[in-house]
Parts: sequence; structure tokens; C-alpha cells
Amino acid sequence: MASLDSLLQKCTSLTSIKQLQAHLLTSGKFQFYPSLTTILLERCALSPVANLPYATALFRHLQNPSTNQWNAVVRGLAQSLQPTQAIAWYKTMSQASQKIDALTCSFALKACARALAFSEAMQIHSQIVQFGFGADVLLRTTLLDVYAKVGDLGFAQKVFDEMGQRDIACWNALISGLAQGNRPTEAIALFQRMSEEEGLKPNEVTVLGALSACSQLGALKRGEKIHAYIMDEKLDMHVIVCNAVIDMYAKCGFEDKAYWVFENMKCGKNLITWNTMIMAFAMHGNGDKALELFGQMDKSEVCPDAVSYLAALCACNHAGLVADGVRLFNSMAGHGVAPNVKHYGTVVDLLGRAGRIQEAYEIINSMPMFPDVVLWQTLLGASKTYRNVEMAELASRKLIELGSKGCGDFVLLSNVYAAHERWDDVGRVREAMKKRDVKKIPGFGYIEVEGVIHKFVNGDQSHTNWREIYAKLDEIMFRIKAYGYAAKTNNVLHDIGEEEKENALSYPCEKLAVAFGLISTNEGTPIQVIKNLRICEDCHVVIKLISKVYNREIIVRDRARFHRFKEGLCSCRDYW
DNA sequence: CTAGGGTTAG
Repeated sequence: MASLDSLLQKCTSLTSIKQLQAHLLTSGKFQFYPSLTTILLERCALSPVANLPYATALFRHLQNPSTNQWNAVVRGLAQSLQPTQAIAWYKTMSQASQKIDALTCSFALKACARALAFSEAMQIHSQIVQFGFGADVLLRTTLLDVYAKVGDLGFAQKVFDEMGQRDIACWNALISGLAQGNRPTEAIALFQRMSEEEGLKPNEVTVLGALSACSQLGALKRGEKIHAYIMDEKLDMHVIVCNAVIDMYAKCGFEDKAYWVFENMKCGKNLITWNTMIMAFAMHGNGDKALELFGQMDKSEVCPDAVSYLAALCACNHAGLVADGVRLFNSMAGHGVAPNVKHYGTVVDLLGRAGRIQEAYEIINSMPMFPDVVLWQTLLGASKTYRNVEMAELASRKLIELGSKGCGDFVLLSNVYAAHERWDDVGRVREAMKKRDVKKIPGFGYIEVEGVIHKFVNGDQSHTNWREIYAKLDEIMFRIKAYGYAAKTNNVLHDIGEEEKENALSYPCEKLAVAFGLISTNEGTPIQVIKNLRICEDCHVVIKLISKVYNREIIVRDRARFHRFKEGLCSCRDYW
């Protein structure tokens, strides 16, 4: 037995496993060693030598499979590329329910999380209660996590609330669930409740969720506090934590602080560390530093992967380093990294912004995979910037073929026509939008003032001080007009749907946030705003003027990058 | 006839 055990240890490839199994079968010992069979099963079912068809075939040879043997297969399938298979096996298994234990449920739930199978998760949930595993804290945590991952945070919260005793993992699961489910404010609130009210000590997993929420909100003050805690508690010995800190500083607008952490890490850097930092420089338009780091990485022991290339390409794109970007893109295949849709998208954007519209179009045509909506949107955007009506129409046609309902696509096409004063065509686009029930993604922005996050949506009147904010904005517009500002109306598609308020256009969220920042922070303090969409051209002009007239540094993070406005200029050099 | 299950950065 012991010798078989050690033999099994050496079976690192599937062939050797098969050989061992053949030996057991031919010597007639196979069915007398159920535990060995289980280990064999697990070896076949789980990575790194996973071969699930083989594992399931092996399983079918068993006369009366034990719970453990069932579990091995369910677990393996749950981690495989077909998690729905695990759910199917679980269902079969539940027909003989005495076989199911808490682990089976745990694996099946994991499968639901990966397959985004909400109703299956609910079914398993009710069976968990039926089978009497309802009090199992580990299972409940998994359940909570699954609900969060399949997008039902209400259910996740409910599971959490109903738990008698909660250990740190329960809190962590909900905090990261909220952070990953686009509810960063609630994630931070829960983090605070956990540490301040319940007196629980955040661990390395807790801070990851909290930092991610700070990154989303651009909540620098809160992020710094968490960083201080991390240092005090020596949680910075975990690479994963350092990576999250770097990302937080970068997304809160401080590439230098991010870089400081990067350089002073006591633990070793991994691939993600490098990628995070390169992405940080990219977001800040610091193409040279990004490329320098990419070069260093190439020399270090970590090998750039697809994300590294994407980050470096983004850096070239934001910094207008067209030649470098093209060179990098062309070098990918030679380094064994196949470009994916995102790489193609970035290069198309890079060429398009540089006015090389035809080349961008050719890149799309040369793609080995199906060009998605984003590619055509990018080309449409470039065509608009360079007033290339033919290409804009071509791209729009593609978008319509692909069934786009994005407001932006229609607006861009309309803008191209408007720029050429083709008003009939503008009207046609507007009609098409009405017919297609085009949805506009609501824009919103955040600003942190004295550690409190304020959220604004376009045309927002929900803030307690909204009258004051609107008055400030009116004052701003009045003052900057003296510097030659004139609203660019031909770029704005008016009356999109009747219910669209005039306000939404005159009082966009980023302007409101900046106005609020001017009122509520001291002179000389930089103002930081986070926006969920890309900044619009008009706001860009206005904020540049504000930075000059009010002598304030204003930092805006939009969906893709940072804009640092100072003395009437922007760090993106109007290239974004 | 053992242990194996929960939260985790780009």
C-alpha cells in the first residue's frame, strides 16, 4: 500500500496514471482499493493533469461509487471549462440524496458561480437546508459568495444577515462581493462597520476588497488610511496586497505614490505587479515610463503576457506614441503572445486617433477573429474626429448590422453629419434612434471631500446643496465666457427622447462635481473627480478654462485615463 | 479506512 502511494506521487502525467491503473486492473487489485481509485480519480479530474473525459470514464467503471468519488468528479468539473456539467452531475447525484454531503454542495455552488447559474444556486440552497447543512458556516460563505457573483447582492446580503455567527471570511466575501458588484460605497461602509463596530481585525483579504472599492471611487483619503493599516499590520508581505495598493494609488490619481510602493515592495514582484504598474503609467498618459518598465520587465525573470502588451499598447495610445505602438503590436507574435480583440482594438484606436483611418480599417479586416462592436465604434469615433464621412457611414452600417443599441454610436454618426451640415441625415439618425429604443448609459461622477464621497449624475438635483452648486456653475460659465468660451452645440445631439431633461446637457455630472469641489475645498487644493464614461469635448474645454480662471489643479479620471488640468492646459494634450 | 470545502490583486 505504501509503495503504491509513493508510486502514485510520481504520477505527474496522465500516461503514468494510466499505466498505474492498467497495472492495478490487470493484477485484479483495482476494485479492492477504493481510496486509491479515488485518488486516481482526483488526479484525473483536477489540474494540472486534468483530463475529465478520462475521469468520468473511470468513474463509470465503479460499481457503487462513494460520496468521495462523486465529489472528485463534481469538483473537477466545477473547475473545468464546463462548470454546467458539474451542476448536471450534482442533479444526478441528488436523486440518491444520501450520497450528498456538504462538500458536494460546496463544489456544485462553485460551479454555479462560474456558470453564473442563479436559479440552480437557489435550488442547491434549498437542498442545503433540506439536507440539514444549513448551519455550516463554510457552506453559507460559499452561498453568499455565489449569490454575489451571479449578480444578486440582495440575496448575498440576506444570507449574510441570517448568519448566527460570522467569521472574517463571511465579512470578506460580502465586502468583495459589493466591491466587485459595482457597489463600492456599500463595500466601504461594510468595511467600516466590520472594523469599527464589530471590532474585527481586517486581514489581507479584507483590505483587498476595501482597496478595490477605493480605486473605483477614487477615494484617496480612505485608501491612504487602509494603506497605513496595511503597513502597521505587515500585510504588505503579501504581493497581492501590494498590487492592490499600487492600483488604488494609480486610480486615485497618484502615479508617483503608486510607483513608490512598486519600488519599495519588500516581497517579490509578480507578473500582476508589473502589469498593474505599466497600466498605471498608461492611464496617466506617461508613455515613456510605461515603455521603460515594459523593457525592464522583459529583462527580469517575469515574462510579459497578453495583459502586459495590452497595458504597453494603451500607454502608446494615450501618449500618442504611434510608431512605438505599431512596433510593439507587430512584435507580439514573435514573442509567443497572440494578439486578442483588445490588442486589435487598441491599435485601431492608436491609428485612428493619429488620422490613419485607412490603415485602421485594414487592421480590422486583417483580424483573424470576428471584429466586435467596439472595433467599429472606435473606427467610427476616429472617422468623426477626422470628418471622414465615408468611413463613418461604413462603420455605422456595420454597427447597425450588429444590432447596436448604443446611444454613442448614433450620436457619433449624427455628429459627422452635423459637422458637414447634412441636417436631413441628422434627422434620419434621430428617427432611427427612436425606432430602435436606443438607451443612453447614465453618466455619473464622484468627488471625495474631507473623506466623504459625493456622487453626481447628469442634471442632478439630489445633492443637499444643489442650488448652491448650480449657482456656482452658472458663475463659472459666465466667467469663462470672458475668456472666449463658446458652447459647442453642433456636437450635441439635442432632444434625445422627450423625457431627457435639458438639464442633463447643461449640467453634466463632471461639471457639477467640479463646481462642488470649488465651493467646498480650500483655494490651492487640487480637485479630483472620477467619471464612469469618457469625458466629453465640451467639459474638457470648460475644465481647462476653470483651471486657469480659478487657478486650480483639476484631475479628472474618465473611463480610460486621467486628465490633469493645470493653468488652462490638460496633461492629455487634448489627445484622448 | 484520511482529507478534501469558504473570502483574494492587473
